[in-house]
Amino acid sequence: MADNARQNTPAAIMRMSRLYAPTLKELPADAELASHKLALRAGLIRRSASGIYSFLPLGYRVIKNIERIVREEMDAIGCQEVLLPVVQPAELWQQSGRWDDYGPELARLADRHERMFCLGPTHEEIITDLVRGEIRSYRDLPFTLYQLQIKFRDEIRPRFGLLRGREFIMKDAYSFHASQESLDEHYRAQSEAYARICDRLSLAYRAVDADNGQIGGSVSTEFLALADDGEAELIYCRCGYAANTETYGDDFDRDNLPACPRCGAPMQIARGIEVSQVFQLGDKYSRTMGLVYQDESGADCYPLMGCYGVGISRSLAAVIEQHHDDDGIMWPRSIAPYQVAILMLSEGDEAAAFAETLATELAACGIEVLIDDRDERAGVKFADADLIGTPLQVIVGKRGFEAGEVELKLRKTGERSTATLAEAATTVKRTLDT
RNA sequence: CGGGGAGUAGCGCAGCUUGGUAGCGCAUCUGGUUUGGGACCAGAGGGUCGCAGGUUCAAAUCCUGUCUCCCCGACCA
Repeated sequence: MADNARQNTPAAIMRMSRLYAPTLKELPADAELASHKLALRAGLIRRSASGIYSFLPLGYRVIKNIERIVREEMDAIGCQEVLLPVVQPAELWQQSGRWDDYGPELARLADRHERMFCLGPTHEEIITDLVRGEIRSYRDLPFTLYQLQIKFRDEIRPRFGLLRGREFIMKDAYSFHASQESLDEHYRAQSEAYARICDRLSLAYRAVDADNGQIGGSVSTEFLALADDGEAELIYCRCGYAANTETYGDDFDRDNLPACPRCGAPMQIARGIEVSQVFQLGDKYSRTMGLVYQDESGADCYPLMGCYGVGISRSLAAVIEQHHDDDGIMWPRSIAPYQVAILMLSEGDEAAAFAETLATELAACGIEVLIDDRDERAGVKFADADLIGTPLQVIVGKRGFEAGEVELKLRKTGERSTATLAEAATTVKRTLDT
């Protein structure tokens, strides 16, 4: 599908000898969850303060790949990308009432003139302010704007690395409508896009009924990536019904779960990571902030709004939770930092020269190649390749070279195969396409 | 905010009870031997022991304060 677009233009080759990816042999003491440990060990991220992380080259490549998928899906349903400010004036938050409602999670600051601002935890106020200056007529509606942006929420207790940070990357989209039907239609389109995003990230997920919480509004659906260590708990049925147990409402007996409200079958419980959520906001923000348009009769009306968020950095962590083993990460090809790792097991001989040639040939086809040209023992290269988790490893050693072949290893299954030197490049390409 | 744990070399840790010249493994640097699953030998460099104050002839160690990080809880996406 669209991920093959990654192969259309020539890619640069990255050499492990020059890659800034400080891998850790020992387990970081501060980390508990697999995604946190591995993101640290594989050199994806480093902590700067509690809940605040830097992304290193490998981690940021994954982030950009997730963002690319999200952009493609947003653009495909007619959304337009913008970039809104991180630092937001207090007055807008006072207008919506959230300056007081949001509490200490809203990080506030004063500028040199002692004018108050906050670090955006979300952007309803900013977008509503932006739009109210521009739209006049029902003819201007509907439309949807989105951005990829860093959010800051001063969490009570940041934890689990990227899963609950204070600073995190999020895609947030805001839609504006003249009718409930129009909002419903776009809400559905967003939900479908979110399902496709989960699929393209190779996330096993469930869409569940959810609370609107701090954001406000009435209708909301969360997309939970299934994970035993997830913070959210869901109750679900094989018929497709699912709800966050927080919103399911009535207390229920965990040893004797209630019947599905939709089909009557027995339900089950699972845990998950909330990677994205869609909301119908109604006129909460347009009304409090005075966003109006004129309808066909010339009457002032409040647009109905929806907002739609994808936790980008959280999705990265969720993918690791679902795709790893004891040796490291097993990236799905759609977001892997590199698609192929060429393990050069010898130096300065024909085998090494062949590895270089193969890397060049693959890169020319647009395949992102990481070549391990370091002066390290084979074991170190195998271990790092497994840790970093490129989907395909090509092992080029003297042993195989003299027999006229290279070895291919799929990270996900551990499956190994060989290819002749002449067919190495085409075999790699074919393997990546399947 | 309540409860628990921890800050000693880049990373992971010991030392603290019973004060007396700062230690181990990994990593790094040099030389040599190795070379398909995190090599080996020899040598070297690297630390205001989180910070501040106190006790003492003497503090990583004892006392007080403070900052930071992690875990559990409440809360939240």
